[in-house]
Amino acid sequence: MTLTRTAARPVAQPRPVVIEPSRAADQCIHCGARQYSVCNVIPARDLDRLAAAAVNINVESGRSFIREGEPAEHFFNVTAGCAKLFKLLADGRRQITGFAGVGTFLGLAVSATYAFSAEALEPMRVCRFSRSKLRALLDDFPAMEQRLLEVASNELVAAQEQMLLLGRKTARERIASFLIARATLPGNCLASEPQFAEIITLPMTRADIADYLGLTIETVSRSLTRFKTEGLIEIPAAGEIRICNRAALTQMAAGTDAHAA
Amino acid sequence: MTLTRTAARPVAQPRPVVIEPSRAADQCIHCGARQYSVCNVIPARDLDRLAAAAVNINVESGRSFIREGEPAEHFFNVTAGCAKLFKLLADGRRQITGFAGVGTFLGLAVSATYAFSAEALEPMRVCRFSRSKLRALLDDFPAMEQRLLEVASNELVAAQEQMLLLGRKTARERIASFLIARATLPGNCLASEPQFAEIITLPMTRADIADYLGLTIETVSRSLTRFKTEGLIEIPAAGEIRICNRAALTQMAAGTDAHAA
DNA sequence: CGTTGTGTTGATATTAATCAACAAGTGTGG
DNA sequence: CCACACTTGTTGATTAATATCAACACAACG
Repeated sequence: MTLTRTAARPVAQPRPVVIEPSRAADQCIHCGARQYSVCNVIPARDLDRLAAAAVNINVESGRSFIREGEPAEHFFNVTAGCAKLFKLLADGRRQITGFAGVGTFLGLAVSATYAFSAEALEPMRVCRFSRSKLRALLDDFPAMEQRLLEVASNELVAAQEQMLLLGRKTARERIASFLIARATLPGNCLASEPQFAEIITLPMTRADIADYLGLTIETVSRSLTRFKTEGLIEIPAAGEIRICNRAALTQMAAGTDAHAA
Repeated sequence: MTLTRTAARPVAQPRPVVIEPSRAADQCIHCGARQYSVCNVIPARDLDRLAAAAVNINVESGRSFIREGEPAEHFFNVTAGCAKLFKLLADGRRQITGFAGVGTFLGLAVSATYAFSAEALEPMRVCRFSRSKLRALLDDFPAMEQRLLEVASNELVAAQEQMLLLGRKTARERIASFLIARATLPGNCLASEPQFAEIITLPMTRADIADYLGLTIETVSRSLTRFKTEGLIEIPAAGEIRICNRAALTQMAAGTDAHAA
């Protein structure tokens, strides 16, 4: 069978998740991710309620903690690290639908079963909520339900933007969009240090970028190389990219550039 | 400039929407769309509250009633007809992100401005809510907020499925997926009449299908022709397709088929 | 009855995928 | 410490799926 689309690649075997039930009542108070996450709608005096509902879990790099098609019993909140979210076709073709960084609430795209898989790109910490405990929490804190709706709305906006990218942008436009999106990601640029102002970190491999943008690793590599020769970017180290000409990349990402192809 | 991707096509000019403020207090009671929409969480005795918040509007075929980038002041609920939702690139390339049929709530993918445009495919009726009135309604009926979160979750699942389609499926797989999705749409098949059991109606043009699936009209047309010669479908009339071999199409849609290309 | 919009089909062009080779970095174990 | 396997990334040659360009059929419509 000659596949025209991206060939199947071996997928990391799902391994059991390491659970470390550190439910200290004050865990949420000192949580550095709170300011970025939906938890911030819960007033400080009620954080013990939140802490009681959450189980804090370590996830090793490369481990899956959500698997497409399995019963959706838990919701997660990322407190450290980053995960890739993806869907698979029967023959192994993969589409990464997003990356979940600190503060991301996971499980919105859920019916009875998970619609996607999640795998840690680096060592992670996540808070796990059972469906019933989250439901109870939402009933007690309507502001959190409202906040989740906001989050879901934002994700829908992002999903539609990604559909536009996947359906209608050229390879170069996709890479440019990806770089600009990463550069815009709060906290990704070390903006405090001017010399690093436009250096973005990429915790994912070329294969991940390819599967996120609907391309092959070769096309991703070639596009980045060409951006480099064109002076649009520099690659100071593996997993790092310096944006040298943000305006040009932004234009290209918007599909405004005539030499986009 | 030689565009590699789908060339720009003329876009229907936005024209003002026809407003017909039929706010009869009992409009919601007799609304045929209620059973399909988020409104169904509001108890019958409170329907006058709902009716007071909604303005019923007729939209002519071809008219836009939501425009990408404009301030998102209103939310809509489709009570009759169907709309296409889309995003545009600067040079006119278009991605249709979805079709909104009866019962669809529009405006979830919203920040301060609309993230997409909506244009009627056929004469429509929609209920329009101002942001403030919807907010008041949600505050009074928390079940509706909960219901909206469910709806948003389902849309996210659908969006991820569409990303998989756009990023990783072949042209034939995309068309097959589209046909099966349409056939699965509740109320689209005249299932009551056995001889029409597998006939689906398509209110959109080939151009719309192409822009929804990230293809060109020619590729859509050719794929359908080939399905026809392969006996998978029949085209009894314009805007109608009979599914002759649903199993084969379902397999192809899942990417399981070796001759997918 | 011409005009316009929609859809089909054919010929050709082009982007990005595929196939292939290799370099650099990482970890393992002898 | 080094041979070895393995992963990741880059680059080149070629192929193939789909876009583009073009012509035409047909229906709706003024």
